[in-house]
Amino acid sequence: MARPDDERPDRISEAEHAVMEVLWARSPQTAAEVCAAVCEERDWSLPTVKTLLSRLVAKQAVATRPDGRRFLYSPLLSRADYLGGESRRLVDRLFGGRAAPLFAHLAQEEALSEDDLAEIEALLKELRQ
Amino acid sequence: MARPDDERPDRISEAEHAVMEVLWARSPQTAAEVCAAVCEERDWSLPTVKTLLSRLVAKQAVATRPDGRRFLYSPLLSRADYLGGESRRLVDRLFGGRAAPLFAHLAQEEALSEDDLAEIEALLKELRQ
DNA sequence: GCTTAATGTTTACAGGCGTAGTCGAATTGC
DNA sequence: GCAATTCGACTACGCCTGTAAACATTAAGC
Repeated sequence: MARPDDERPDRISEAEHAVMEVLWARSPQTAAEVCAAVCEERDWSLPTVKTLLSRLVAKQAVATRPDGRRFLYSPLLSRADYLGGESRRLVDRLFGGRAAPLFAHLAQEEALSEDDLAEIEALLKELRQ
Repeated sequence: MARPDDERPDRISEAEHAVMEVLWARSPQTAAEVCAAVCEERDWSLPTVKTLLSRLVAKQAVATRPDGRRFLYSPLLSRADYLGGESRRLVDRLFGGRAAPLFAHLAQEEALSEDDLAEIEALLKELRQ
């Protein structure tokens, strides 16, 4: 029996996430393009970026399509899914799955801008009706 | 503000966090007590727990006080500081430091219970006045 | 047809993490 | 006093991650 696409979260590391961000911003891209884009923030060599891409492909977070002699990379995992998963992981692990305490902590740290408050208020109103 | 240099966050790993939780719940405790408590969730051997405690001491997240032949361990890092730091890290890394998108994601995932909403609403009201 | 430049694959290596065994000193029971 | 127990410290080891070099292959240019 095949274990088809069984439960395989296969965590994406922080460095890998940086690569995903540039693919989410635009895709598909070649390895060289990804490298150029990602190097605006982190100073990585091309081999490093290629390693990260390979690992992402192995984790099935990125798909490759051959384009002549090279590959074009595009994200398989959506940004929304990634963000959702990570957020939930944090909330589960640290706050027993409840978002309110998280919110309280952010508020306490003054990590909430006036805009944030307004936006959240608006979201709340929407959810409430 | 007498906090000149020596600002070294020194990330606490997930396994270490489990140990911190039992120390936050009650302290001080001996290594054996910590092990008993933590083993209700994760099935670790005593040496494993001791290693984690040592690493936490090295990271200055836990303090030791000798008690006869053994040590009593207590948290140095407060739970609030830890949660605050982790939350902020996530928000910074994934949502450009803005809490509203995080909130939106949690809402979308239906990770917000009715109680959460009520609590957050109350917090908002408090922050707003 | 060769050399070269581009590109993916393999291999490497240090540091952190999860997990745990062993060692040596201190303590307690007899 | 001496053996058994109890601790913390040291050591170990495999996996993952960050970072990158070396290698292989292939398309392109001369």
